[in-house]
Amino acid sequence: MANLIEQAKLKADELLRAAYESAAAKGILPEGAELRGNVDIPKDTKNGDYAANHAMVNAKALKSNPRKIAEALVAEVNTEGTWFDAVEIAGPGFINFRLGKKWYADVLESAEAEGMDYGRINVGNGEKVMVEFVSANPTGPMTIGNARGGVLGDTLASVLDRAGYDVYREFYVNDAGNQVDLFGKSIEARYLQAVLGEDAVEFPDNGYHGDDIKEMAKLIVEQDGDKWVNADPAERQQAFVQFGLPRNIERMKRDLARYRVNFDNWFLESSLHESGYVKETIDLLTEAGLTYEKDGAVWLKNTELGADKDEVMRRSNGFYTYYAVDIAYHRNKFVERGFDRVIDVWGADHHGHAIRFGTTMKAPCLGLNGRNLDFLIMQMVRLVRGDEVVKVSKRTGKALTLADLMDEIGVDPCRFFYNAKPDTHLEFDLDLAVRQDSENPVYYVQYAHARICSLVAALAAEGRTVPKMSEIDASLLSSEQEIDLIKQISTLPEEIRLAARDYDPSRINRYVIELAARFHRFYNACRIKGEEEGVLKARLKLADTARQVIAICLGIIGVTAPEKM
RNA sequence: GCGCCAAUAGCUCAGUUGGAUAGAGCAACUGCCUUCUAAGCAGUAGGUCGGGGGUUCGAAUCCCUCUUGGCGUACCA
Repeated sequence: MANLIEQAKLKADELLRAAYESAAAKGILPEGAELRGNVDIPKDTKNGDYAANHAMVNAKALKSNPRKIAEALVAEVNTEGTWFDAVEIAGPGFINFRLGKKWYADVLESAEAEGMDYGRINVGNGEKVMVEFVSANPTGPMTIGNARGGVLGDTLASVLDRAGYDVYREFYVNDAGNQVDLFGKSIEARYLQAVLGEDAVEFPDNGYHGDDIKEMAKLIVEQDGDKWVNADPAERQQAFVQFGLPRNIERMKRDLARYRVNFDNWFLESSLHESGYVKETIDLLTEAGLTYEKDGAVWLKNTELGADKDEVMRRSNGFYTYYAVDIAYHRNKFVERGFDRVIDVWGADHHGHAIRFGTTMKAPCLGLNGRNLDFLIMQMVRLVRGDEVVKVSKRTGKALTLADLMDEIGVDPCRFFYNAKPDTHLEFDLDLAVRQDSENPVYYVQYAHARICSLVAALAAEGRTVPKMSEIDASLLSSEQEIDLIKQISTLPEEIRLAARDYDPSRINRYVIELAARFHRFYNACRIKGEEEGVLKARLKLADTARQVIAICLGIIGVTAPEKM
């Protein structure tokens, strides 16, 4: 649970405040000011491990120039008994703190004590948070369009879990409404074509053209023959939907499980209709005076709530819109199931909707009472194979499926590459992802892990095991490469905090790539086997700690940590 | 038209919410394996941070404006 970075920052700030009080008491600095400022980790830690800007920020309040203030403060700073062993002034007035040996030993100590729980922090306080993601239409197989959301949602959930939230993963199954009607009609058309001949019926305009629909019809023919030819169309369509949907849902579950995404719950949209919950929810809005009728439809006064346009809740044909159902669904998440926070992972094509919808959900009558509905909006993916753009079209049925993608490039690169910064467009190069060489960062990281495993195994063959902290002298780890590696290890808890705060799970990718890089540098510069006893033990301990942290990160991302490559 | 997201090295991207000389990886070039995995390491080169204003001790970062690209702006989901 220890976030040593955070503690060190607080300590530095505390030391400066104490120094100010002391300087003010002696009349060196004017009294009565509140010393403001931030302690940060500078890009280049050559000048110090933590940099404080207090002297510059308070220049006006203390009526002096930054360097003079810094000098006055530093003269009063007492680092005795802290992790710091030096405090210096640099540049325009930065006050730099340098970490000492105790810090490095404490970092390794805490990684050992916490084991695979290292990097677990408690900013979440057990808050109940639902991450809803993928939620693809069950009218066909999972496509690569769902690949990014699957990874981002799952990894974000893992990050939040590590940050101390009580996390719940949910898939919303749109098993009702227009898309499903169309699904039934599409199967129906394929069925009739299969039994009566290609030209017997016309395929619906917006129908699903995919081969999976034809296969579904074929299965029905095999099972029922021509029994449905003269049936009532509505009944027939309904029967085909009931035949097709569960099969598709099972298939999605299989594909997602292979993708290492497992949900706590698959929530059926139909349950909201059957229980009358949609109607009840829209009635609440009506009772609050937030709806009106126009052209035979029921509208939500969303502009009154602050949105840029009103929305249809119930169409003139009597059916509720997806928007209305979504309101009911989200009310259910908060009011019925008690989540404190809900994060929906949506594609950029839903951005406008997310903004309007967020506004709607603030309506007091829906009972959220200020609880958080957040959106993680991810930008589009451009899939390329070298120079060639891979076209994705669901309508024509030529979409590349998630299963195809996993077959082609494997799950590890898939998860690693799709876990990119959510708010930027992603260019995904299939040629690169499938390459097993140094151009591919997945292997770079996995290789570091495998390298350490084989090193540990080689030493085990000589009868050596990884020592405990109590058996080593951590002060022997003093080269630049060793220190840099420990510093990177020390920032995992901080990285988790930031990834959770920003809903940016891709930070873990960058973190672990840097960790692997620092390990490789260490490995090249510092031999272990055959070194003097004390050094060997200390370095072996450091290498194994790096292995442990790489494994933790890969676990969060959902990528395997191989012992051999 | 209006709204949202973006624009940083030849390519793909970071940049810790305003800090020190803007960083990686790949591609290019030069070195390093009879010693723990060379899927690695060390080094060289590469920049008007889309353009222009502004804010201040200090701007890739904040504000205004323009340009370019993506996505919205359905009685589809």
